Amino acid sequence: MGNKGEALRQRIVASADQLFYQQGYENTSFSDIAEDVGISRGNFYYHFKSKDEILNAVIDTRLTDIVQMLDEWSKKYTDPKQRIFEFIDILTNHQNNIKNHGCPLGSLCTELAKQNHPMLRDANKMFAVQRDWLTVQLKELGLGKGAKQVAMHLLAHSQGIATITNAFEDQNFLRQEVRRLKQWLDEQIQGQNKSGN
Amino acid sequence: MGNKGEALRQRIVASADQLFYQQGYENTSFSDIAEDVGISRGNFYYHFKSKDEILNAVIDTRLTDIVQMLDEWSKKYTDPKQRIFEFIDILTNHQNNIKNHGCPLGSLCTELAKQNHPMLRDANKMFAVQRDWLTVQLKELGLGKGAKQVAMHLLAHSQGIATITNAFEDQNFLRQEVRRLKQWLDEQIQGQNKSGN
DNA sequence: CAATAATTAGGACATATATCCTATTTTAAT
DNA sequence: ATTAAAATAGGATATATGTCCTAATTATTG
Repeated sequence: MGNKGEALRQRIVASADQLFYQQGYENTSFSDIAEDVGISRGNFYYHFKSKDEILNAVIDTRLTDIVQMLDEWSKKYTDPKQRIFEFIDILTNHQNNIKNHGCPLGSLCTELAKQNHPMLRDANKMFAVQRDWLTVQLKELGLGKGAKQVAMHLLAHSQGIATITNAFEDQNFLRQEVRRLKQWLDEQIQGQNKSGN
Repeated sequence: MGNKGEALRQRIVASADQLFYQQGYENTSFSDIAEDVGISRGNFYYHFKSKDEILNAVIDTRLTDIVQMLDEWSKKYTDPKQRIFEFIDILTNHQNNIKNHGCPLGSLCTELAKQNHPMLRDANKMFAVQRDWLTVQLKELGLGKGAKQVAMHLLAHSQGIATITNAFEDQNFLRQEVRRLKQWLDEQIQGQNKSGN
């Protein structure tokens, strides 16, 4: 099995990943990716026989990357709250990209949903693993039954921040809302035994 | 000036509006719209000389519709809180469409941003008028300086709800979060004089 | 009714793009 | 080193699409 081919394959996926994020999936052509990688279309086609195939590979990589990132945080930080704050800080750390291209996960799902693309159900797994990880953290913080709902709210709020930041091209709003989100989370943790949830 | 032409023009815009929402802007062709209206491409081109022109017309209509909707609520309800609840209920009232196609405003802005389309700045006015209207309502409720921030949060949260509902194709989540959003707004109004904002 | 303007239809054209195919070059295996 | 497999390049093809053009039809106006 070609070792060289595998390396190129990964370069192609990385390129496609970037371009899909910056320009959108449909709006990115085989030629775009091939040119970005510096290979011919024919060679590209040797590695990926269809556009769905490269999309599938991109989603897989993103999913793997997300899981790895979450795992690292689980190891690196003992405090679940700190872990969640790390999650929220993704927004701040990528504010410039978000301003220009929105959220990579959200904007991809939005596009796939619009085209009724069957791979939406693979793409939204990227959200699902985050939701599940957040739920675990929140349960450790004492939120019982409500943990999953709060996790979903965290996802939704993050998405909203990304969409509006992107629409208004306004990073200030992002920072403002991140502050609000952290504050909200604090309250959520503080009041966790108010209603015995 | 042709009266007949104006009527057809409006039918075209209405069709484009729908199709842009359901399939996305780039993914909708002249032929798609012409076919949907029941006219020839040539005739279509007589009314709209470019794709940007029809996009512009769609954004204009949406903007007009939004302003009209907000004006009506301002007249129909005297209680600003009820007005805002009406705004939030858009989500519930369109839950099936949102599940399938997301938010018409948000998904359009996301697409335009991704293509670096200059008309993004026109499209986000659809959000801006909502933000301003919400700000007015919130000020009437006693939120002073914080009104605009709360208005923006309302927009962002709504967007997040739409994006996640769409990504997971899950209307239950929408209803859940709408409840949460209304509750949050209540608290916001209740505690409006806590910090004297 | 005549003539001018508005409207409509449908074809022409250039371009872009996903996909396929074949020839050539590079790498790996015996 | 020779041979088989892997990798790469670049052209061919079919299709879609935005845009343009011209001829025909309909509506309007004097």
